[in-house]
Amino acid sequence: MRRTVKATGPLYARLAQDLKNEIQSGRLQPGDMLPSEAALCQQYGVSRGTVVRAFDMLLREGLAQRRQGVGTFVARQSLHRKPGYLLSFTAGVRNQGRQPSQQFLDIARLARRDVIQFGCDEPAVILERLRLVDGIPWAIHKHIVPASVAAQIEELTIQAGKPHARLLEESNFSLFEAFAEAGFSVDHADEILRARIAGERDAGLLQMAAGEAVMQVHRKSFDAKGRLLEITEGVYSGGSYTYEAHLVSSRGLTEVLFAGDTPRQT
Amino acid sequence: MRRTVKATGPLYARLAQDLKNEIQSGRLQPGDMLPSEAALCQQYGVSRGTVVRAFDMLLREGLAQRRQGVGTFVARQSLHRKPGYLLSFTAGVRNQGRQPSQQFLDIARLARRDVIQFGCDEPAVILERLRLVDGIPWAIHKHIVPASVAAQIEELTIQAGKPHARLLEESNFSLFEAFAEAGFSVDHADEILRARIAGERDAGLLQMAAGEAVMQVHRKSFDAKGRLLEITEGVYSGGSYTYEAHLVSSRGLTEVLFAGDTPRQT
DNA sequence: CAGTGGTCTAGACCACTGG
DNA sequence: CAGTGGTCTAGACCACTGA
Repeated sequence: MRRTVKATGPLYARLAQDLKNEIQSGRLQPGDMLPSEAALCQQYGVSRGTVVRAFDMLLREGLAQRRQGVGTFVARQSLHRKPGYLLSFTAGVRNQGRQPSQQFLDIARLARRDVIQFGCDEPAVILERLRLVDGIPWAIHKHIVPASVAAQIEELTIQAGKPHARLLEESNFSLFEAFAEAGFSVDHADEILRARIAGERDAGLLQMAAGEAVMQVHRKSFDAKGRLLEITEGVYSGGSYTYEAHLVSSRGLTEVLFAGDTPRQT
Repeated sequence: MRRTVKATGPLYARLAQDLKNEIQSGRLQPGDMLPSEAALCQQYGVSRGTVVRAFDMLLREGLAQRRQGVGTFVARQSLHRKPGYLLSFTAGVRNQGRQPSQQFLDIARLARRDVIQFGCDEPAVILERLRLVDGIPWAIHKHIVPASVAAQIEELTIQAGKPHARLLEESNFSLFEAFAEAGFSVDHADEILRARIAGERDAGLLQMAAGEAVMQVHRKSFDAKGRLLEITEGVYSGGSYTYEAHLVSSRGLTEVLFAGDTPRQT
């Protein structure tokens, strides 16, 4: 009975992680058949239902495809398949083998009346950063974090009207990691994408001509109890950002889907 | 043992559909608790695993949220939750209580060399339509359908250089329905979104000013065997189209997501 | 505490695929 | 035909929540 490296979490998740490692390391190539359910049941000493749930995770991430009567295969084009981007710009960019950095633009407190329009019903902290990839301006990120949440994150505190020192120094402060360290975990999020014309400020920061198109991404993240954790507004130059989604029709009906977002070089 | 209207497909899908009907009809309001797993097991005479799978479908569509120790609840903001849009513009618009229509723009045969760049390795038929909502131009849809697939769909045949009559007459021809009738079923699709500036032709058709932003959606659909069924390119005015995604973190790890796309009035 | 969902098992029967 | 995935059952134990 083989056991896995990661000793935490549900069995199906560990099994899925093992398989993901096989794929992402290249030991399993696109088009290769994954071990059959029966084989994995034996190897891991688990029941078939557990293996099926693990495969379901891979399916929903677009890493695998199943064909009844044939087998489960590593999906083609398994590149750029890291979802959850806005929250972990840092990790996402690193995963593509490129170098993320950032420039601090602004941090401020906002009164309740200024954020209530966003669905945030308490005062909040707003943080604005320019995100760069390999030194090239890539996106402008505005994060609105409710005061009660921001209070738990040292970097988001404002002392005597001045931003926290680490925020200015660290070129790789990750809000996502800060959330995790403070014990906040994102349960679900809503995202809305729009195309619009770059304003002068956007264009200047992103080093593009005013009048070009940008993609605007608006995101609200919640924890398991439905408490708002943060609102992020991202602005990306239209040419350098694409949103890529992989849609899978559920076996039952026609709809259920999966999507991952990822910026790419054009 | 209560039975459901729809007598086809897996049990969990029928159960999920029943619950969806309860929600979409308004009999269950956002925030309401759904029946517990135990209750549904009894009502429908199914095992718990089946109920769990049905709930999973609702979760992935963003229609419900579960909280351990508490219950399963109808999600807030369960509006605009119809995914799979590009394929069924017609149905999607109707679901929002508005009136879809279309204007035929063009249909033509393309040689293999003209479509191979799109990943289609045989001659294809290209169909171009202007889609309208309540009579207002909404999108330009270009569909590239491989010849072997198009041959099975009467409306996509070209006789003596002329489009099929029904294509010109029917203001609600649905490519999605035609696929289904011809026995083609979409298994998965990839979608890429970009922001760009409207060209003159785009702007004219969509009745917007040249130089405004548009959202360009590129989509490739495949059947279960990985055969390319169609490529769709959609162009939407930036103001009137938004792409809305609902992301759900999987219970196991941090990533797995769900997304639905939906156009909205701005 | 009772009730909820989260996970897991060890079977079962079926539908589909390919040789 | 043997092997695959698709579905389903009838249990089990646990973790979490709220009263």
